[in-house]
Amino acid sequence: MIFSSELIKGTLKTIVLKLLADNGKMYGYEITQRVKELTADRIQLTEGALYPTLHALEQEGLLTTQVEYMGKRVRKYYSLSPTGKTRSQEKVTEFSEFLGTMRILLGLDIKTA
Amino acid sequence: MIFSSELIKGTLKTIVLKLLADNGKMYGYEITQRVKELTADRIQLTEGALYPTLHALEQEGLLTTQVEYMGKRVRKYYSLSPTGKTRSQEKVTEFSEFLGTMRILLGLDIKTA
DNA sequence: TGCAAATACATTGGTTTCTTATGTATCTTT
DNA sequence: AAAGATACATAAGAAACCAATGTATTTGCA
Repeated sequence: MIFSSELIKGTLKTIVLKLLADNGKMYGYEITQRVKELTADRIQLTEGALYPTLHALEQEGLLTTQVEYMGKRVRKYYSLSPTGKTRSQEKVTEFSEFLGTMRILLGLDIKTA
Repeated sequence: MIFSSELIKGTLKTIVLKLLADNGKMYGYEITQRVKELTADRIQLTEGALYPTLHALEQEGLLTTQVEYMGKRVRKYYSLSPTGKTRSQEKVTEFSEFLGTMRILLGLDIKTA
């Protein structure tokens, strides 16, 4: 089952920042594949959503880029700036608290699985 | 701390449907207050978001309405239709699974608090 | 008693964020 | 040689929400 896209709204930046915090540097396509893999295909990032988001995060000063060539094909690696590292933690914390609040609101049990 | 509005995006319908499932019938203003109360002020629904959503859910056939007068002031009560009851459960289940997925993705521990 | 705040509905204009579609190009597998 | 995967990017439009505004009644308090 793929999650309805409205649920994912607002979480994309958080996901990207967290993945970069864990992996040091990643390129766009890699991010889409990693998310697919980690979520068992339930979240599929589209390129039309991801690339503008990466550009926006770079504009905000949270990401730095580094271009590498694999043969003739270009790869644009993204890494967290110092500000980005801080923001990544803040975003994850905020989301975590949001989950707790939503659990209360929706009366969800905590499943240890 | 008030959650950044982008997080709440996509959850509004789920919240509304669940509250109505729990409480039978509620009116708009009551919903905003109940959410404020249940979330310790961390989620504050704006009227500009809530009313269009209620109207949309009604158009979708998930809600039925019933107008009552308190003195001269009107109150519009919303209740779940049979379809709405089913949808409410589906939405809550979907969100619950979404939480699990996000927990994996963001590496969040399960806190029993 | 008069005024502010709370209650209660609603709409409009604008922004953000995502989707769908399209475009370019290279590399791999069959 | 063609299809599919890899890899970037943008543009047009839709969806969902926010901020602001509007109307009107009721309550609390000074």
